[in-house]
Amino acid sequence: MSETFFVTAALPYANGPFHIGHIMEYIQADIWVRFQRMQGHRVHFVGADDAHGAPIMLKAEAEGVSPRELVARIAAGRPRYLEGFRIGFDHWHSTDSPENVALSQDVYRRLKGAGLIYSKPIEQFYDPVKGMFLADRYIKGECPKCRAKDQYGDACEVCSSVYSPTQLIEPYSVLTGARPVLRTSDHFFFRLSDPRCVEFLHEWLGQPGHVQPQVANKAREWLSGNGDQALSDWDISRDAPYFGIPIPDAPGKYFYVWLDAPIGYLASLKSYFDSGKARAGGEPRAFEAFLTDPDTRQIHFIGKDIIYFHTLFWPAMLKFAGPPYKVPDNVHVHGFITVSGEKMSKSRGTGISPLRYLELGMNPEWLRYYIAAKLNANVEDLDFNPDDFVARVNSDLIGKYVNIASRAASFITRHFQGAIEYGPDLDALARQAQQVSEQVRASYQGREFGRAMRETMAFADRLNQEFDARKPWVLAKDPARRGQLQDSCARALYGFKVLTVLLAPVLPDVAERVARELFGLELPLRWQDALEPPRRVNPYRHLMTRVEPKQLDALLEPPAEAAAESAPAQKGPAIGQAAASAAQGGVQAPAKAVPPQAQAPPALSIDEFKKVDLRVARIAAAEQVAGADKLLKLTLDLGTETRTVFAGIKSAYEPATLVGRLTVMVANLAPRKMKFGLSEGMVLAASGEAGGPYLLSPDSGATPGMRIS
RNA sequence: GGAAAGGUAGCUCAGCCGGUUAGAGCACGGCACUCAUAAUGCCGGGGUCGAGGGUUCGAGUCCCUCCCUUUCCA
Repeated sequence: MSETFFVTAALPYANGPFHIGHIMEYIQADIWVRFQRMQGHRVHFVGADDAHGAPIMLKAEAEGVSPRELVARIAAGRPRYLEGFRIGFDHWHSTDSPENVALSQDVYRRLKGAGLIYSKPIEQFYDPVKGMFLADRYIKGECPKCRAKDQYGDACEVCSSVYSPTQLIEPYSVLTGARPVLRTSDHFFFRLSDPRCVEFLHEWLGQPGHVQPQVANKAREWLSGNGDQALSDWDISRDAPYFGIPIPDAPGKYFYVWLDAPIGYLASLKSYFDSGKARAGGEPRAFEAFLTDPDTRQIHFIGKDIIYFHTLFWPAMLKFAGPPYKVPDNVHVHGFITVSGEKMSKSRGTGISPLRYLELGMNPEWLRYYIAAKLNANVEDLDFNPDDFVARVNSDLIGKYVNIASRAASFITRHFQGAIEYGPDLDALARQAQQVSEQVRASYQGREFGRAMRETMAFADRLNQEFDARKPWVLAKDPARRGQLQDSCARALYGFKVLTVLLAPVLPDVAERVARELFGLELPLRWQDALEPPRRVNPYRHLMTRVEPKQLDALLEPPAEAAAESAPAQKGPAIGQAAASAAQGGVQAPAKAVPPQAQAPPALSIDEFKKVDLRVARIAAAEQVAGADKLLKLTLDLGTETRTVFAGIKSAYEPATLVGRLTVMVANLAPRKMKFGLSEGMVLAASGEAGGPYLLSPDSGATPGMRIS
């Protein structure tokens, strides 16, 4: 029977363009949505820009535009990505919209009515020059524990200790450099610790299917914390100046962006309904009627970094705001995307640029397939590996899938004018198709896309095997075996049609072309169409080209100016944050993508090489060097001793990201006195035209002090 | 520091509630084939399943300890 879904993906923070993490999430959600539609379910899939908050306000100010202008500019760039990657949102809206103002204020009033809102004065740092209160990230100073300089107001990136900004030594405002002063202001709080909330959340989390088990565990941990881990109430207000939604009856107070951001899901849905788009799409009801229907299933796709907001605040807010608001039926959490196993370094840009991918003319369905092939229902990170990408796409999609149509259709066209006729034992194949189709359906349903792709490709393997065994190219030479020839090709094409349906959620364009051009079918393909054997085939036209490794090289080449531009784009604490950190994946190109252009140095003997004492070292500490523009000061642990080394890698590495990792050092390099101190060795790093430096790392298993030979 | 997830062939990953000689794809070697934008098929080499203990008739699969990776701690 047909079901009705309301599906969202996390709202991207509107201070910058989409990155690969956003795209990955949207592809996951989009595949799932397309799959559900093929099952005959009705799905409303909406998104929106997360537009409010201090980071956007300040970025706009820095650019000399209004926040709305900034957000509008970013929003204008969205369609290119969404269309480019075939992400079929039904509607795209903004949290900076009348709908969101109305809904946010309504939710607030209802929560207040339920006794879950209170206010109390809090003391906070205030920038007297700028005239505004400072969030933790806008305050820096010395870490009270390890005295590292220039640490943010919430935690030290060097020693990982957590503290409050008031504990910083020599605090200063990041905005103006001024010394902040303490000021008191009334803030509004959502009483998350209220027994009603806690009880409800325990119950909600306990019902299977709402969230993945690991996510429920995490949420329960927060819910049941004790001591300083205890569940605290949620500060939902910010003082003017703030780009956000005014709190009713509280002049000068605005909702914290994280309050109105998820409500933006509903604002987008409302706008979608009010604009008539939903009606045009066959949904006769109005927004409220739709939402209050107990059979409407509300489903959110998010990244693992915003679990807290979506499994505690959000359900609780909705629950106690009451109808027409409904508690989410599912929150599906995914991991991050890394590139070649490297997580993103914020100082280095955002890994693979989705825009560049499109600009290079790379096929969006390659990426959709690759991501699908590596996704499962767990909260696990997914690695984008360039070599793997090329191999996977070329071998699976071209070599296996598309190839079946290519090799079978030509015979049918040449010898039978496109007519497909089957021999007597079609039933066995049909049963096989039925079986595979059911398996794959279950995998999609459970968001085990990787499994779905494996099962699909296993079927493609079988089709290729059978085709080989029947040797149609031999049959074609014998007029007496025309029937066998036609049957063999017919079976392959039937199988190809099955494959096409199974892949349709992932490859919408190819599926459409196969249906329309190759088989001359009515659109759109539905799941049950898989089992209907095709009767005609048009002359084959190539469906998909291979990935050129060169394209990957170009994609991964560090875009100098782009990195420079995106580096300072510190994200706000908004929904899009999810995907913001999901941006994982440095711009590091694989070693082989960097042609060793340097002239080859003269040969040296093994004995000469042995003079160099290379050792595995652990970076015990890394810090900025005051006054040096290229150097970082590293403390290296060699197991038996520690060394201080000044390394010229400041341009590429944030000190905090280095601490703890293993690298390689020259241990017997003569110590060198430098302006900043004595350097007792050097670390090894690669660099070339494609950028750098890239620090070397040993494989796991190596321990500090090991000799490298 | 606390917690979570993970560590299986060169690479990317499957391995459900413990059960016969640990799998796939890619890569690699050999062979076959030539219909297909060199695609496809067959055969093969390759893993002490992070390490060490333990439970068990039997453990990649359960328990403990340790190491490593990643992440979260609003």
